Amino acid sequence: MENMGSWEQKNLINELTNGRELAKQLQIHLSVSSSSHDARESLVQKILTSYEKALSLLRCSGPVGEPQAAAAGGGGAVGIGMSESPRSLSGSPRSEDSDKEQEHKDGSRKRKTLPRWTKQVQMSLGPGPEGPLDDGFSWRKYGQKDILGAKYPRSYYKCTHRNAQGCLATKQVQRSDDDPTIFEITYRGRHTCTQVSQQIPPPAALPGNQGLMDSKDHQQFNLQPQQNQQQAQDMLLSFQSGLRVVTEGLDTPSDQAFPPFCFTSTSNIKVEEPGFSTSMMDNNIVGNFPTSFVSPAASGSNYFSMSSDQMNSLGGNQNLQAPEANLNEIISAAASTTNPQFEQFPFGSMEFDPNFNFDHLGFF
DNA sequence: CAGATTTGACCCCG
DNA sequence: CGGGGTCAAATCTG
Repeated sequence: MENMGSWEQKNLINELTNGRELAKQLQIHLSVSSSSHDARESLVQKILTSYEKALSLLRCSGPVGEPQAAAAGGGGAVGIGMSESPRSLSGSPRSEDSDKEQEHKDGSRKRKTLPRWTKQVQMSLGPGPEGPLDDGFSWRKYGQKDILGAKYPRSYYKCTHRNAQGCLATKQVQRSDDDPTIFEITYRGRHTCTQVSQQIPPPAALPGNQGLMDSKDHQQFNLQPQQNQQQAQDMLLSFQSGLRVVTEGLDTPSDQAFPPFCFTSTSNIKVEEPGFSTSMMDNNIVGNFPTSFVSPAASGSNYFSMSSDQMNSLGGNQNLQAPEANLNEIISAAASTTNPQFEQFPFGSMEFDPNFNFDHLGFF
């Protein structure tokens, strides 16, 4: 994308370079029998982190699928936070305040337009009933509701930085009535808060091991890695256990990419979008997706070695139902964290710059 | 005391 | 009209 900031580009390159270096290190480690498992794992995680960051950069740099922001026109491409009205600062406390600024449109409410995706997490045990639901972001609970037909109430969370930075991300946590150990977490909106990548550009690629996640204090540089470490772990976790992620109700117009897909090959993906029939997704998108849609993310995702064949083997060609049913076993292990990777930039939609074709980087 | 949670009421939308 | 989502005052907690 042309509106990618220069430092972002640098950043991206740094990350990719970093990842490559790390991969090399890993390669060495693999060839050395004395290499410890921990060291290898550490490297893997760093690699994942690196690529995750790169992907994030790619996604966030484009006119991301943020309908409001995009619709807002030339105003502040990135500064979504600015457009958020603090609500209740002045004026009527309720109704037509917070929304209208972004809506500038009648019927369409944020409620409808915000993209959302759902994942189901099972925690067979765990310290607390919901303690494990930490996904790396700081959420603040703002409501709880009894849902008709559901045994358990639904909890509503919003990003802690909502006021400070106008981060619109929210999530709902609903415990399954069938299996109380299963939590269905619906995410909405993306995080625009700083814990993503809008930080000061990292100094440089640090090919070496950056201290084994000891100092978590310096958010500048550690926040992201820290975040990603979790992600990496989580990704690994989801690989093993088949975390199930259901994406639905993307608000992005059809000309947008389907970013959430990028990552979700770890599990079942279901996208439901108004105007986009589910069956269509099941029958077509899923089938084509690995080759056409996944553009940057999947083709470049190291952690998704899952090929289209595999995707298809999951039943992608026919429909998603069958595999979904089969894979119904979600995380059985203690899922201390859920897949935060999507929160980062779930909706990156950007054309993939050929120059950035990951395939040419020859990683792995 | 600041920030998080609880909780009842309000509002949107189907 | 009612269900679901959100707000915000009250309350709790570290």
